[in-house]
Amino acid sequence: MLSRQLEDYVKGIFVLQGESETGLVATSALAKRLSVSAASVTSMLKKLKQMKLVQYTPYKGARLTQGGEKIALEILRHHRLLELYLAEVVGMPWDQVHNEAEILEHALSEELEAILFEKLGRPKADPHGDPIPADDGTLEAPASTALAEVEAGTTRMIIRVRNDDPEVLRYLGGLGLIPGVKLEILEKLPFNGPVKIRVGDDEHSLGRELSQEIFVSTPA
Amino acid sequence: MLSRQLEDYVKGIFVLQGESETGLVATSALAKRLSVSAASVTSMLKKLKQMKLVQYTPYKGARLTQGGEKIALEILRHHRLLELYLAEVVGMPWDQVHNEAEILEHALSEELEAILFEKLGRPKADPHGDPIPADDGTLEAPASTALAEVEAGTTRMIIRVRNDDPEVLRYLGGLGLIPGVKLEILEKLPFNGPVKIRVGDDEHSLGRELSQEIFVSTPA
DNA sequence: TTGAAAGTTTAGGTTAGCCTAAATTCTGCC
DNA sequence: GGCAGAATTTAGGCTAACCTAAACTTTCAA
Repeated sequence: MLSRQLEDYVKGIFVLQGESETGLVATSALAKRLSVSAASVTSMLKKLKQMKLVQYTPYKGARLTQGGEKIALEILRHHRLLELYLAEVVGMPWDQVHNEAEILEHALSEELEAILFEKLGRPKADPHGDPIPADDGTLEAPASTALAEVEAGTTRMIIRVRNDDPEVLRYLGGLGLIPGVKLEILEKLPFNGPVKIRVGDDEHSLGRELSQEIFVSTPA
Repeated sequence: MLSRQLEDYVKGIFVLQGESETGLVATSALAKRLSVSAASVTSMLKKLKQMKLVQYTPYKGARLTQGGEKIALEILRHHRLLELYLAEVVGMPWDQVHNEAEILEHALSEELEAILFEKLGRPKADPHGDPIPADDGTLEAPASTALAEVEAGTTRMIIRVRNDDPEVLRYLGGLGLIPGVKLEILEKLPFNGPVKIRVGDDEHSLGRELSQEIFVSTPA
């Protein structure tokens, strides 16, 4: 069993690795994510390397080993199952579940995890559309495209909203932009201008940045 | 917010205080409960005293202050609400909920606590019959008598089972001895012998020790 | 190509929580 | 009342996780 903070480092590396071009995570990026000094990250990376959970080359960055990735996926599974449970069963608003799960994930036993998984009907994704890793440590994400990449004139379904900020989520939820919802891309204004969409009978404009965090289905 | 371990110290003092004659908790008793050396307890007691959460006189023992008691009751409320939720809603066996709640209690936010409390219908007791402190930090336990003290020939209802050991709980649960159940005290054998009882159509013998941990209603 | 800025690591230090061993205080029995 | 043994505290040390400041690499723009 890893300590709470080691778990946070491993999870952080996994997530940042997914966002990075090279698959390498910079010390500073991790430091920022964990609200910790860069020096602390360096020494923790050395420890994680000792434990064979990361490959780490000084000044170059870090990347999870297979073992590290397995652990990251277990933690992510806890996190996402909890998010889904809190939203679906407990009835907590979708913008709040992330922060709650962030703490509970470290306290969830394997037994309780298994019960929740079954109660939820062996789900594949959490309320934000993030895929839930299987208990054998495999992760399969449905194909999707950032809304920003989709051409105007098509209709797609929202698969995933990749943002944890409660304010952003409340805003999007208010517009009805949550996974499972269908929307039509009306127009993409030039010079990185907003994307115009229709959801049900409502039309909305969405800044480019946001439209890069909303992922929609690929055409059938 | 207290650290996880400080919370455990405060809760431990509260519980042991309840079991003690004098209302004072000995260093060694706390050390045993927390699986920690006596020396560690001494230094933590000094810290808790600094924080005005305990009254502590070296060599004499410790007792919670009002402030300390308030915190203990908050933690106990978390613990017992979680036990009840896990048993009632999640469907976890009653002998397992204690250990699960032991960890989760430190990770439960006030928001989630409030939601669970409402979902459970503002409950007054957990699956073991332990009373759930109110959110204003008051605790009212229904009147009850240890089974060992009840005279033969009467019928009573089980109010509370004061034991955390999963093996014991599984055994008692197997006999149907859980809070809410009615039983008849048939006979108390001499020399601290067993207590004979009837539960429904079944008759059982219970050792004296166990019969001191089962609390039943006082006569109406 | 080089040097300043940005990024990273090293050095040295802090705090929380734990430990063992030694010193102290308390308790109960003769 | 005194003393042995039990209980407790003190002394000294350890590890995990953090920090700041200084030293070192890397990067990239002139």
